[in-house]
Amino acid sequence: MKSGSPARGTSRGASAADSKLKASNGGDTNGAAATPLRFGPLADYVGYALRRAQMSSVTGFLDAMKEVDLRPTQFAVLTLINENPGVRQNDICAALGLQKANFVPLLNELQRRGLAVRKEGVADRRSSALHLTPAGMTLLRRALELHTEWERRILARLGTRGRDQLLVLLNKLL
Amino acid sequence: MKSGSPARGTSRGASAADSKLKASNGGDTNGAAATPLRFGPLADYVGYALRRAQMSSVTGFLDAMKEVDLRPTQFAVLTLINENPGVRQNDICAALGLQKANFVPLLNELQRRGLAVRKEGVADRRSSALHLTPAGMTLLRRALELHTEWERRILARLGTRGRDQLLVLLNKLL
DNA sequence: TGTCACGGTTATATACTATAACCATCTACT
DNA sequence: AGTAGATGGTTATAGTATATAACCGTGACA
Repeated sequence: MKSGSPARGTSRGASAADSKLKASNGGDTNGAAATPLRFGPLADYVGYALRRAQMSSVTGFLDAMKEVDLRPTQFAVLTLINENPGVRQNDICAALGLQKANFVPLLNELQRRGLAVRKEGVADRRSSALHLTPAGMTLLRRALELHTEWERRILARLGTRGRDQLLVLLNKLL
Repeated sequence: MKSGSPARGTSRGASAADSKLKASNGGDTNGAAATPLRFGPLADYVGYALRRAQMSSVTGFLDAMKEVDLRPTQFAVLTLINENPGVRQNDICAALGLQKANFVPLLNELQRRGLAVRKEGVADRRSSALHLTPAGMTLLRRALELHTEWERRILARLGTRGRDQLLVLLNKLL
């Protein structure tokens, strides 16, 4: 439906770049269908593993959240607005690493759906104070339930300890 | 220059969704600039951590590889072709989770740069057998050097053990 | 021989990200 | 007070990545 799951290499326990640059495969890999490919060093690259994990994560998220129809960024924005009522757009952008220009249509959509609103900034009339509408709060509450359910499935794969380790390791990459 | 690094939450050691849905911030967060935001449960979400780590990884990759001017996908494709000379386009697509339609311009670009070529399939005249050109091999060799250097920097942050743990954990998410 | 599956291509739509220019407002300094 | 520069938000635009459907030539097989 969403994405053909990428096959992954044999991921030996080896440490770093070992099979430097030799083809090391018999003749031309041709003829039979469904050829299993040699991944070479690719199988042990952190960047590549991250990429696949993130793709899988996004499709899992979209699948889990299809009832509320929220994309990852939208969900994050709603969460941040809820946690920081009256927050300015720029702060949300800085927090999530978004471009302020790209935030405009994103928030427009949330506003169109009646989930969030821009109110006039009181101290600074340039800035808009962001708030969730009651509908937005209700939807976010449901989204949090769905998200918790999804993370429970992740936890089943990683274990609580594995998940905490993963978070620590990922944060070291920033 | 590349991307404003997204600030990250306080990431308490707590386990799962705890601070459910209460604003819990004094009044409106307005007035002072550079407001540090409450991230709420977002700080502990695997998907969110993955997203940021992957963004950071991509910019790091592009920075490390700018001498050879290869994007992550291009690098992966060159590696796979090198490891499996004569491979078919569809197999590369399946291996990397790409859409075959999107692979066409990607390979066109590699061919335009003289790094890879489509040769006629011998057994099946529909399929094209992909090969690296000598120039492609030379560039890939240099790219592997640069990539190894980059992964060395990653290793400095994670430690060998941490890196191996990370790979195992990420693979559990697929 | 005719039907169907498959490899590759084209065309197209959507989403995400990035940059530059612009307006209104605020701040700071003279 | 008044001006210069910084800031919040918007618009316009471009490039990249991803997804779908339709199509053509070829191969497999009844």
